[in-house]
Amino acid sequence: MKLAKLSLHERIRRQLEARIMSGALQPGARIPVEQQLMQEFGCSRMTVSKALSALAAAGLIERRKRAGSFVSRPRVHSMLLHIPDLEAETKASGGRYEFRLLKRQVLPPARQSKLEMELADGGPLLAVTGVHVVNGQPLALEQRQVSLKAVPAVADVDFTVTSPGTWLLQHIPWTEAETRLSAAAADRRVAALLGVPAGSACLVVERRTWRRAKGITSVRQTFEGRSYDMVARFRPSDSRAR
Amino acid sequence: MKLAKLSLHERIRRQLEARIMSGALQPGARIPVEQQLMQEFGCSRMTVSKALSALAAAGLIERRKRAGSFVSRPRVHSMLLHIPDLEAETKASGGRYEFRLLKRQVLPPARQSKLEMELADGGPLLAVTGVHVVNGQPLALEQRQVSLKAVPAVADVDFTVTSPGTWLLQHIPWTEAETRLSAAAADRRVAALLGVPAGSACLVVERRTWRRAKGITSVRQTFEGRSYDMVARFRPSDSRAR
DNA sequence: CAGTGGTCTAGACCACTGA
DNA sequence: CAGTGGTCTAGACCACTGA
Repeated sequence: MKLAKLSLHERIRRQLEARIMSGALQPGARIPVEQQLMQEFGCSRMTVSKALSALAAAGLIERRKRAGSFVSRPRVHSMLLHIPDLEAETKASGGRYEFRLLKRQVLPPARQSKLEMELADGGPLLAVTGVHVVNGQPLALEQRQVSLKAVPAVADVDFTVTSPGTWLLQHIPWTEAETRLSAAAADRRVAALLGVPAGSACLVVERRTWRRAKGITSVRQTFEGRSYDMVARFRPSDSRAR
Repeated sequence: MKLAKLSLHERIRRQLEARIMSGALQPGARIPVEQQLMQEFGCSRMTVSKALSALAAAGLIERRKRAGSFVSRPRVHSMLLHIPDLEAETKASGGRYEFRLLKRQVLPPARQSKLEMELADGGPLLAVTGVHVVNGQPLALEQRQVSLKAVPAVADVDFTVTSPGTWLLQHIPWTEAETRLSAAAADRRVAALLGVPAGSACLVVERRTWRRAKGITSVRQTFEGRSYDMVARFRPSDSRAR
């Protein structure tokens, strides 16, 4: 490990983290108070405080006035989920990526769909349907709608060259996103497009993205169940790792 | 919003964040240098630095020596995924929760399974199978293995009272977890246990948890596709929210 | 009410790196 | 090589809250 070049607050942070990970400091245990740590590491209070703040921000400890700082009891209620950017990942690993464009239409939003009406915000929607093809194999069906009012520039993009997701990611800063994961059986059409038997279990990823309160895009991606896994890894220090 | 009681570094952070969100500061744009911000907010460099460090930790800006700080170009490659603790969530919302224990055995790991051999680490495994039942409805099938070498205390726990996941979460500090999401068709047995037609699309959550390098538990949870969604939300500032 | 953490200052020296 | 961020100090005042 890089030991020599680490800053002092980083070394203090790591040493406390190591004590917590090793079990020397059990959940609920009290962390030495700032004055003790100042003496132990021979540094100022600001430096100790920076290390403790980082641990608190990572959820490893909890700080309470008058009482002190304590090792958190772990609560695995959330994890960092890696959302695949199929195009970027395929190319990064040297594979062939292709977005097979099936349909592209400018439409008014469906009046009965609250989601579409919100997304459109009084303007038209660009509806794009296509298949993500990796190394010649269809991997996922994508059904996307983009608000032309929010993103007029999308009207001129050639989606046979770049997938809509990759283009949007690179051009439109988002501020909020919501992803929903579920499972669904492939209907006849989806099955044919993905080259799987009808009724196959598929992983469905639905994502909506906003910029401030304005909707940008809404997408539904359907993966054949066995062809793609989404993996989330978590280590306590990851929440701070850059 | 709470405006009066906010600390100065927090106000600086929020104001810069607001400029970024509003588009006044576009991705790639240069953030005023620390000296400018010191003048603008009439504060010391440490206070400005704290605000900028927080923005950098949240991924909103990138700091480069000599060059300055710049608004990041968004990369939505990971999101915080909320993993349900069915027991805690059900009880929190006033529902009835029950873990219907189907099987409980102490077994040696299967020699042909690398995963089981690693988890067992030379000791036996506790295998637990049960169904999460919420308000009388079966919601998920859980198939779990726990390393008795790593967690001897688990041998004495009554899993008709507490679900294994909830017990482990409260008693064994983990340091690393990996979650895999996929879709699979319900076989006859799973379908019967969940009360759905055979072949139904199910969302499968597989999670392995470690304490340091030692495996603690490995679990596979099968949800009927329409009965449970997993939702991940992301806002840039969330990575710092407590 | 005393001990704890939260914040802030005014300064300092340094490391990095692009003009 | 000068401008920028990274780190650190020694102190200060304050807010909170449990013994």
